Amino acid sequence: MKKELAKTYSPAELEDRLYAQWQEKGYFKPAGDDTKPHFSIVIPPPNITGQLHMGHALDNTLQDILIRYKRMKGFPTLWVPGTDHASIATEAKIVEAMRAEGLTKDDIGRDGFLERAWAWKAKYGGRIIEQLKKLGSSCDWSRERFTLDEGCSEAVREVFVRLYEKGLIYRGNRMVNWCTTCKTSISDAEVEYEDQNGNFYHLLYPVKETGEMLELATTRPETMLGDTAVAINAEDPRYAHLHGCHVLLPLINKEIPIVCDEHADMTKGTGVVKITPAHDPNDYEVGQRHNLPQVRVFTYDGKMTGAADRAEWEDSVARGTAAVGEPEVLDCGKYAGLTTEEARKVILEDLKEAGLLKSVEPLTHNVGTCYRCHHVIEPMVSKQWFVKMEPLAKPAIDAVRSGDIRFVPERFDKNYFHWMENIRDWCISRQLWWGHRIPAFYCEDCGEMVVTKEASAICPKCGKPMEQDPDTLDTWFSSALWPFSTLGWPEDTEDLKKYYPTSTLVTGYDIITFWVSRMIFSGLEYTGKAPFDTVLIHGLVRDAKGRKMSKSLGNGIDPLEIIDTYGADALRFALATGNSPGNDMRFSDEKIEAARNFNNKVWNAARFILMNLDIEELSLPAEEELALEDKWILSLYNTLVADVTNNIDGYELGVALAKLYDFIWDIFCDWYIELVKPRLFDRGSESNLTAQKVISYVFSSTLKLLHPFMPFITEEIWQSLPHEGESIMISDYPEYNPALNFAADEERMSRLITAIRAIRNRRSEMNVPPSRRAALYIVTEAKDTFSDKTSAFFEKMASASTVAIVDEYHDDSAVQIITDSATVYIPLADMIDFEKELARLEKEKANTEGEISRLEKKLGNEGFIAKAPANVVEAEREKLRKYKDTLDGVIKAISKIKK
RNA sequence: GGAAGCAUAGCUCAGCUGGGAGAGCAUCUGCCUUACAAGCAGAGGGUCAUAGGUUCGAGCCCUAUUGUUUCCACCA
Repeated sequence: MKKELAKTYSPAELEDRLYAQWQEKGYFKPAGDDTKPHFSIVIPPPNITGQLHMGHALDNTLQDILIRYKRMKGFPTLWVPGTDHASIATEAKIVEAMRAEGLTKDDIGRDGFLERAWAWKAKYGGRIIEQLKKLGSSCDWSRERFTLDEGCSEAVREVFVRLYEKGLIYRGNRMVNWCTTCKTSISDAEVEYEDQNGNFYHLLYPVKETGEMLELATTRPETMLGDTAVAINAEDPRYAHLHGCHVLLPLINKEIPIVCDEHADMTKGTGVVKITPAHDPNDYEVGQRHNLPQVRVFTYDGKMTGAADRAEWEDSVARGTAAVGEPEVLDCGKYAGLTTEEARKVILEDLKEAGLLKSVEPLTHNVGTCYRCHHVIEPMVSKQWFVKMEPLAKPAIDAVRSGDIRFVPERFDKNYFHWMENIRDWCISRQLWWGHRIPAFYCEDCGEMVVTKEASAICPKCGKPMEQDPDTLDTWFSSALWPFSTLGWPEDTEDLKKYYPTSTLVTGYDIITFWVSRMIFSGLEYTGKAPFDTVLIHGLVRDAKGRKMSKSLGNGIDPLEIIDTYGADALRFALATGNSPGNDMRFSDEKIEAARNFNNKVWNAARFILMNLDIEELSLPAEEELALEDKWILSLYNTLVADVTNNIDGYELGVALAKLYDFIWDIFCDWYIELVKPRLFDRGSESNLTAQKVISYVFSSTLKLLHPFMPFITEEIWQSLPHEGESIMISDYPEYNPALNFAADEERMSRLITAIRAIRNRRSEMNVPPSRRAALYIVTEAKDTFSDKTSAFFEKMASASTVAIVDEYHDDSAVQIITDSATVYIPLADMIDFEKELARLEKEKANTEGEISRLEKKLGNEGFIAKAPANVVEAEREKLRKYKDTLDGVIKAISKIKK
């Protein structure tokens, strides 16, 4: 069992070995007491195209901490892993790869394309899973899922059909966000706005009835051919005479009406707005209000429409297959086939020539861009599928408001409410091939539509085979079902019964709207239950300068490189320590080095203990055998158990880890190990045995507390130490134990530590090297603290040659060190500068008097005595007592020197 | 335009429901003390953004201001 550990910690060798062991033993599968409530988490599924980045590393570290903690606590614990097909992102990558071969989607067709996509998934889908394993993630890999696997697809079809039958999914021509690069519609949530430089073009439209020129401004002159009205405000006195008049649309000389609409803002520009219902969301609304025709002038790949587009439209009108709300298509004539950008230039030239371009004014404005490709979004009227959101949003809002679901930190519920309360219908159809195909079928002959879970359909009217809708669903439509589709829904599986609803969802604030909110309303609608009770939100991992990590900046830090160099535990430590919910964090070399150093510290503590250990079993000595320092460390350890547990339960993982760090480094290593060294070196004695028992108990138990944060190093060490059971990860998590609470001994020990620190401090000030040992004379009333038993501490920790506890000490040339419980004399006459010594003592006296007067004032305040809690008042009194004791000592010291 | 976060040591950040500010790194001093120099011991360094208010008492609660970041909406 016992073995030599290397001098420095080298993670590379052991991490893969331990992970393989854990997996082989099946520790990642749920186990534990079935009568206890389960704890389950579904992973935010990473994209199959993705590589592990710092965001994943943070997200999964936090999840693994919670999972490992709960598992050790004995709850049946399940972490469901999986990946997301990420339709638009993956499809874009495949198209990109095909371009290198000179191929387009149309060249290889739908089936050929999907074949490639699945091959892509097979090649890259496993990569990120392997990377998650490197991090130490204790997911149950036997339950790994994929959003496009058969079960998840079944769930998608089930949901679609149910919602359709309930009237919550509909198909129609609506204004949508169209990405001309990805050639698909996207949802409102997928549009990102960014500032761009542009121009404000002031155009002149002649009024037919009066012949005057109506000035209006637009940022997008190329849409003008699709204008079907000009709007003014009914209240606007400047244009009162134009009510009911018309303008002649320049360049094509088409007559369009002047309408009165609230959308025209009198205070902005000239108060006149051109209305293009087919290409602007606001104009679309105006068009609906005034029953204006819609005229489409752009193709879906971002060009001006031409004769062929027009003919296609006319044909569909003639055949009667044009759906309600389908816009007319204009033949743009000389502009046809130009990109919208090119068309803008030409149209502006033509307007200028006609004297209808009054002025151009530069401005910056917010432009919607595609969140995937970052190209400008074109608002288009298009036939799409939508989810009616209002009825779904209501229960989702209630679930958070009532506390069934809690955001950590709470402030994110404001974002959530705002989004949910102002929600618009969700455009769910995408003109992509990689994804869940919409389960709707159309009859070519009669236009009949059937929505069914079946793979094919026969027209109920004419009995002919129907064509399935070519479009697929928004990726987030399947992600929304993730917490229950992964557990087997719509089947009523054992897993679903046991582990749904899940417990905590861990994710970044950047996808609350995309994902969290949609899981909430989906869970409520289809399972009748909130999909999780807590949403732990974390921030972004930024670079050392606080910038977002991005490919374009090239400032990304690769977590896998960090793992290779420093180990997964160091990475996890760096990410978890000091991290508080909802806040961004910076990642820097300093942080990872500090983490590495801590790993090494833990490692070396283990080495030391192992070198001095004979016992092979863990046990705790009886209380009467325990030395003062044993009781002290046990008591502090016990407090640590409570602190760490409480902080993890409160999702303050960063605080929990900081407490562990402080305890291990500053208390256990710097004090306890040093204090017990003499006993540990004294092999064979009773006291040695007790020390061995205590140090191994405390260390081994502390490793358990640390294990969720740093799984590898803790496992490796724990197995080298005396232990019960085969793995720390399935060992029992420590519990607070009232029997280990030794308050009085804690107090005694802290008095000794105060004295030792004071001595070190003085010696250091006087530049006395540690090699120069000196006799110590201690005058104290605390004889239960300063005694022959504790004298060794001063020899070991304070460079004492001999230690004597005396009633009085009269060598006036000794250094005096005064604490609230003792005065220590060190005869170091040759080292003392009495002038300096006196000055120092006077300063200390002044400081102490200052504190005393502050406390006396406070305690003399009737309001304080009357209103402050009793324990606070008592603590202040105790402080005052200590300062008074110190002051006595200082005054005596001064008078001695002055004598 | 609406909302939220942040502002604490030179840097990066903790500071839980109000009871006289902490850590890591950096700096300075001294140590090869046989677990660890990736270490040990010690030190310096803060009007807790500004101005008010509540309270016996404010880094923490309230109001306003400034700076900064983010989210949402809109800009014809």
